[in-house]
Amino acid sequence: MVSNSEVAASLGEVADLLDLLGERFKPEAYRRAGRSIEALPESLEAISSRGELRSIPGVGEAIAEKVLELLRTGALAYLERLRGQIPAGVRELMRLPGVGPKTARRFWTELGIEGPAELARAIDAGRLTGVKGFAERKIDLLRSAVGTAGSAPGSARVPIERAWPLARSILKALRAVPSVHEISTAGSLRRARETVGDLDVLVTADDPEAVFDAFSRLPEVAEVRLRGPTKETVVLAGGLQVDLRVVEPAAFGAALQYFTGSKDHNVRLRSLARERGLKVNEYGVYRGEERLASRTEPEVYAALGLAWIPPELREDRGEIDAAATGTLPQLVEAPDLTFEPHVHLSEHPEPSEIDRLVESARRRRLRTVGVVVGVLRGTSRPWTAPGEVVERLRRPLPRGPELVPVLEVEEDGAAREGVDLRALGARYLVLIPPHDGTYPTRRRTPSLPVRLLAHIGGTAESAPPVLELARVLGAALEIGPGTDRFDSTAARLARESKIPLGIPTGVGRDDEDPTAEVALGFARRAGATREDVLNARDPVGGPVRRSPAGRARSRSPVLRKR
DNA sequence: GCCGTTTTCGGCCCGACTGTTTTCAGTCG
Repeated sequence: MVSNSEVAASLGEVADLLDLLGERFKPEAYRRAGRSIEALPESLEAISSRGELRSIPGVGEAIAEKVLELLRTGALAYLERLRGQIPAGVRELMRLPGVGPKTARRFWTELGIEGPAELARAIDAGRLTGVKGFAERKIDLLRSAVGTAGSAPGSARVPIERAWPLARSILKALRAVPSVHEISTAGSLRRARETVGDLDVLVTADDPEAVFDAFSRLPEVAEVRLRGPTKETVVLAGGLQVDLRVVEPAAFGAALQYFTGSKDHNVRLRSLARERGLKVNEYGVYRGEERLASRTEPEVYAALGLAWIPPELREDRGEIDAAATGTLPQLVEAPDLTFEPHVHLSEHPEPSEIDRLVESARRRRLRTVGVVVGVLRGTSRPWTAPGEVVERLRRPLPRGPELVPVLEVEEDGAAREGVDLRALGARYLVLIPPHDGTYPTRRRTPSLPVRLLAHIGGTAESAPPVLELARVLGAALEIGPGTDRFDSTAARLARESKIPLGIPTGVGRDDEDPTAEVALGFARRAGATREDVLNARDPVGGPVRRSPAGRARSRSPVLRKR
């Protein structure tokens, strides 16, 4: 089976090769189709089997045929033909910073250079000296670009949960610069994409030079790439690129809109503007010379006749039409999350740990917290909270939150002997399902409702069976940063199947931990409203929905022991 | 190659920055 990513990669390669051949608009068309396919919430196979490939934005007749060919045969004759015309190394030349299709093509056709290694040799041999367009400075830049090829900074995207703490630390440091007024991240981090290619930071400031100086001196900064009057680009020690822009206060909203993207969203927005005789750029919305809006993002969208669009939805997936017709979803927000379904204690908790948890929950204005009092895993020894901790949990608190004992069960852990589950007083289960979703048919479950599936390390392939399991059990699906972009994709699939989402609230976690923000971002990216979220519901007080499977197995021998 | 409230042709975002240039091309985001 050919994955969406593989198809997207093939289309991207076609785009690069067409670029090298000097094609004008085709490369962008292939790239756009590739980006759309990369962002799809379901497999191309499924879409193709319904005959709906053409419904994917940027996929027309020609590309649909090529996608079909890739799905059927795993190969693409058109791509093979292009590969035959252009040596593979020439495409690698294009990857070097400062080298685009034009320069790569010149190396190849004028100098016979067919790859980065050959370019390095050509530079050493002085073959570039005297060639038009290559002065000493440019040759120096190429030399260092070739030297770092393969580990080129900014080339690999990093998971958002790794980028978050870096962004937070940079924002904190820049806020401390006296001349800085407003500050925000932009780009894919603000859109809560699963991975980010670089960090974008926007500030308004009286003294841009002072901001750039402070930025350059941050301990995380390994290298200053470029610095102009309004923009500085650095590379962090880990290789992540950060762009800092200083904008005038009057244009902060326009700049924030512009640099948040996505590219496809902005392109769509600008063509809409043109239809209305307007122009949009990072300085504002214009009619002729007159600036109509620029101060805030809502003003910018309003000037185009649109409701403000949450950043997480800005991917050109229909959000602009929805904003025009007032049908954007009211996305779930942090204050909606009043129920934490699933928080762990340390391995040997003292009763005082409960006090800290309560304090943390109060700060977050949580009404209910599910506290794990027992962990039953198939592979390791069961863990249960000490009796005094369980006692402490049961003591009602004068002013919230309500603490609810919860059992976490992994795979066949529920069948383990020797644990007095009744003594723990758990009210519901958090289930860590096997990736094939076979749990309810093969395993026995205690007579407790499963409220949450905490899916760990899942993949796109494991999403459908786990979602089906959630549906059968009437459970919510926990989302958050994870491997293989499963969680953001699964969030969208879950929402489409009316399966509620469980969002970690961050209670009991380190303040630096990005899990809560990332998970909320994923849920919003999936278009989730508060109705779609377990955390915003009446948690356990009301009647708990019980699945047919759960009822059938309610008389579990595990619970009847003792 | 895609797309459509200028729809089957003729457009295709737009500005900053850099290097190599006397006015612009290429790259980047």
